Amino acid sequence: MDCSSWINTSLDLNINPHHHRVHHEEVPKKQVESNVFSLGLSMVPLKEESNTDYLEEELKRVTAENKKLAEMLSVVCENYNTLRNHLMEYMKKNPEKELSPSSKKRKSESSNNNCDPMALASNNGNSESSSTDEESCKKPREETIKAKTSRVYVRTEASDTSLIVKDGYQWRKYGQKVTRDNPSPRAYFKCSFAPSCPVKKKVQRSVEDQSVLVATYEGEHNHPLPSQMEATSGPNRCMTIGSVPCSASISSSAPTVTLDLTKSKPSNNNDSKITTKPKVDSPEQVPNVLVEQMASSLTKDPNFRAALVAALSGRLMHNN
DNA sequence: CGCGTTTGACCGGCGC
DNA sequence: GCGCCGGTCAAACGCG
Repeated sequence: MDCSSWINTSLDLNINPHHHRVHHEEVPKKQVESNVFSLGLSMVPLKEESNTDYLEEELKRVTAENKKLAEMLSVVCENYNTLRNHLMEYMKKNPEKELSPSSKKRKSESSNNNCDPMALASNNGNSESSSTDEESCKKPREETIKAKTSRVYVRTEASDTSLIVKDGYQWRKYGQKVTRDNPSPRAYFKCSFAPSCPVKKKVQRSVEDQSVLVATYEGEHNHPLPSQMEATSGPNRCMTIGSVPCSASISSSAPTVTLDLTKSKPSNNNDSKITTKPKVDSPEQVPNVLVEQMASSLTKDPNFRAALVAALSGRLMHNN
């Protein structure tokens, strides 16, 4: 009946994030069902004369729904981390890949390059390489991590030959090398605020996917993002978008971030051809950051809004 | 002319 | 100790 239609709508709103369901079939269904059930109950129309009262009630309900969504996202993230840890344990027990390099002469660069594209490929462009990836790859150098490093994957047009990763900071190129294990040249950058800011980054195309730039950041910026200081006026697509993952990534120990600069999400609000999908992957940060990002993306998503409006209007109509 | 990039030379670490 | 290799330096160059 009509009630079921509300419930269905609400259910879609709650558990419809397809991407996550694909990867997380272990999302606690009991919790979902209980949420749906409670939401369904809470949506029983009240007999009220004032629309404002009703809207307030509705607002409360939506707020509660958002809260539940956030909680569910946290659960999803926890499940994801658990799965990832299992995967890493499995890979440690079956280190086939690590034997593949012909000679392990050089320290860690080649092994890093082996690990990262794998993470890329297995996740279809989304960042999934984790701090544990980093740790396991850098295991040979068991020295304490000298500078905080992070890695950012940037998907660009394959025809784009420039090794430029727009992350909001200003960089000065000081060198370029062709490394042994990758025919693509590696570019070396220093923060333009050097020497006061010691941050460096290396940018090189992925061996396996030439359309992916791998930017390795070393150190922490000790100054605010330049784009935040000066670019508040113009909607600079690269700067404002790129600033998020960069600042988030460098502040953590060894996370990985992927920026997809080729796909433009149709539901996005601008016609920019550059769309970033930052995913910071640090065990400590994942829940908060991801939840925030997903929540914000949900609230910005026209589809989400449309579904919400449909649900609300439908309820209003049934109410009257 | 100043600033940033390019590029060959140089340095130091690591493996043999 | 030697050679390989990644990382850095600095002079040359180009551009606005």
